[in-house]
Amino acid sequence: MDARPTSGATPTIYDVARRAGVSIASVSRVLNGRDNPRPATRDRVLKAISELGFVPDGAARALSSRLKQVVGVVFRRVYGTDDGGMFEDESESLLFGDQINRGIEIVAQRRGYDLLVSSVNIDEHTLPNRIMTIAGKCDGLILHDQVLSPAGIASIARTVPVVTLAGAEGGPVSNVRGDNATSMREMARHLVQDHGYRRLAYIAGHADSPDNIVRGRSFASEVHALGGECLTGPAWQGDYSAGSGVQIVRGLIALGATLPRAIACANDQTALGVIYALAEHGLDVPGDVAVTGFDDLPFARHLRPQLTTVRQPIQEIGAKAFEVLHSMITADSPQDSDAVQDFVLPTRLIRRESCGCPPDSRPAVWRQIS
Amino acid sequence: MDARPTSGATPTIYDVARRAGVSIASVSRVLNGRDNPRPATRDRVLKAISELGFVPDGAARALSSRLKQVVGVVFRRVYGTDDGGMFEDESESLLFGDQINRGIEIVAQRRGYDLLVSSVNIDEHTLPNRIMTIAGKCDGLILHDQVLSPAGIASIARTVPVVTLAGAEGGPVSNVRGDNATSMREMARHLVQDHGYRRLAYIAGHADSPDNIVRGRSFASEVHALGGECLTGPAWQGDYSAGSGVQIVRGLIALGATLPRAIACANDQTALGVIYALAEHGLDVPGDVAVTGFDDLPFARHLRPQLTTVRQPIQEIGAKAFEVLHSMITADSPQDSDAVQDFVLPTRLIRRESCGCPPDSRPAVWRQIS
DNA sequence: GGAGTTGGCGTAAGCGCTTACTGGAAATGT
DNA sequence: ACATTTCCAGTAAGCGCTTACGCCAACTCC
Repeated sequence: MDARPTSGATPTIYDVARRAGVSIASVSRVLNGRDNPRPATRDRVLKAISELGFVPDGAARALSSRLKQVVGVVFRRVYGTDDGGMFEDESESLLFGDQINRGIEIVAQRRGYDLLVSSVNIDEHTLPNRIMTIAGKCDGLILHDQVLSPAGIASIARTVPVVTLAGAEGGPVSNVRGDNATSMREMARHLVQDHGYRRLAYIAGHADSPDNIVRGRSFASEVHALGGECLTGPAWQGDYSAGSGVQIVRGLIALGATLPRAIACANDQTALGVIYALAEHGLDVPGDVAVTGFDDLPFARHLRPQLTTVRQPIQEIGAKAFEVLHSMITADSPQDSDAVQDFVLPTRLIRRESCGCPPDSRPAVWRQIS
Repeated sequence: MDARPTSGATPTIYDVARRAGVSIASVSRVLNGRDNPRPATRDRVLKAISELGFVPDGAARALSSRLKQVVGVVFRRVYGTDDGGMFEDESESLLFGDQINRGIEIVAQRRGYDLLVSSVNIDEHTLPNRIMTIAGKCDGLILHDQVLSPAGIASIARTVPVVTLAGAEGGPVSNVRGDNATSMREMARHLVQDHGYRRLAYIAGHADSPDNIVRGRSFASEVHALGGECLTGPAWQGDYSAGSGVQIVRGLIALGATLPRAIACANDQTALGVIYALAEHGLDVPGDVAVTGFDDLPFARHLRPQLTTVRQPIQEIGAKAFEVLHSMITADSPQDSDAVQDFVLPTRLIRRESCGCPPDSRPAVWRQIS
């Protein structure tokens, strides 16, 4: 029993205990599903809880049990929020990230964890502070591509378990990503060998994104190896957004450049923009120019033509990242720095129409498993 | 000074204090940017902090200051995660929600708040528990459309500040939504009067979604008022997903039904599916059937034909919701239940091509501001 | 130069939980 | 009937912070 005054504000465990005529320990035991309290006691407690509308305070719980059951997810916000329009079209480039987060969330939930999401602006001068604040609110951090330098990551990994997504191999902490190289090589082979295209191009994503670098490199080298030509250079530098795809194509056409026979894009959204801009100029996809994406976002199959792309197990990547992080969190010993691993999840080439393949006419059953 | 043993694990404020040769109070003051500590002291503390890689514990901070600086965001996850495929295409219906969350996040960040996001499965039997756990981890809750019954909302609002998104007017807590009625009426007028269509249809979203109900009702009644016909009924019941749009059109065509001259969809994603399915059957949009959406997601302008839709200030809706919640959190008095308000943000009809309007040929400058 | 003032900093009391420890009642054994 | 075990439930000690309070040194002022 406790003699604390009845709080006027939100009820605490003391209020519940008093009302149920038990000690706070018993209330806590009921809350945590221990089996000690016998049914009669348990019922009294439960009744008091619902009468008071009691909600146990997560902070107190976390402090006491040394576990917040929260994982932080940090991703990059590209455009500042101060430069005029509060909400630029930035958002369209975040679909992929949102999907990953969904994957993390679903798995996290099974373990009783919730997600603390936070976007950061790369050029924010208070970045280290922001990340610290976030870190303080969770048990571990999942960092999306390009939110922090390797040094920065290493530094905060001293204190909190950290896992990166789509980071470069050999980073300071464990990393989860899709297999970019294999499927981009396959894509190159498909375009060059199966379709016979000889003059291709790769529209890049952020220049400093490891995913983008590997995709571009794998594609170009395979195209070359097969005797094809792969256009490259600043004219082909995009930023993962549909808008950049549109701009690049428009620019090229405005300059009177001869377009390549096929354009492989760093991701689906860029491909969406490219297809749009091509159509704008009366060019047919894939008749005049073949276009491919990467990611296989849900909308890819609803485009006309349906987008040939590489399927990444997006949500699984998120899920895996959480599992890795979770095992670090629950590990008895602090981070074992030799345990740093690079998890690579398989990807798969999805041949649809935008590469020049005929519309899918296989029976539905077959289509589903392919 | 404190005599606590040097912790072997993550450093605490005590470790910092010892190392800097000051008391924990001073460390705390430095951490919180108080101006008491004089420069010399401050520097010693800062040095100790960075040497130790100290990160203040959010839980302890929250417990002590009675503020977590976290807002919870709960949205509905449509498909269970247990029925076979872990990740169904559910995700494609969440774009809208993600955008709202982004709006919340950006504004929240300015006030030092982070977002705790959590999806819930409606038929989860432990729903109240899940919501409680989440509530315990934050200072307030923003609930997306259809995650909890009005009674459920009222119940948890007893304990935590709550704001709903896209809820029905007259709910138990303050609500933020777009103006569905005005713009859907305008859409009806545009389709019937400007284009002269007489036979139209509305493909519904979730039957229990207030947004959907108002959109359908406003559209149908305006069409009728103008002497048009608006098809309705179970055949036109979708669920906000592209897939449902595809299914509905396919079903109708399979039944040999005569399609209406124009189809207004409950949201952009459904429209995407509808356009896709129409194209699949060789039907031209808008030539044979006009199609419109709602939301104006970024991809809407990159479709062929460009989608005529209603622009909702999506991120602003999120931002507003946060602001309302924030003022509830910082209010001295607990929730003033007469202060419940329904915030309606303006929407706007965006005429592009899918309704039958000619491709936009206005100069770019003009296009931007329209 | 002593009394009053100021400002920097340390002490200690919580914040609302979890849980090790402990006491006492009930159940069991002989 | 008494000793022993078992089981419930209560007591109290933290978890790592913030902050009211108060002390002491360094000032100011007549």
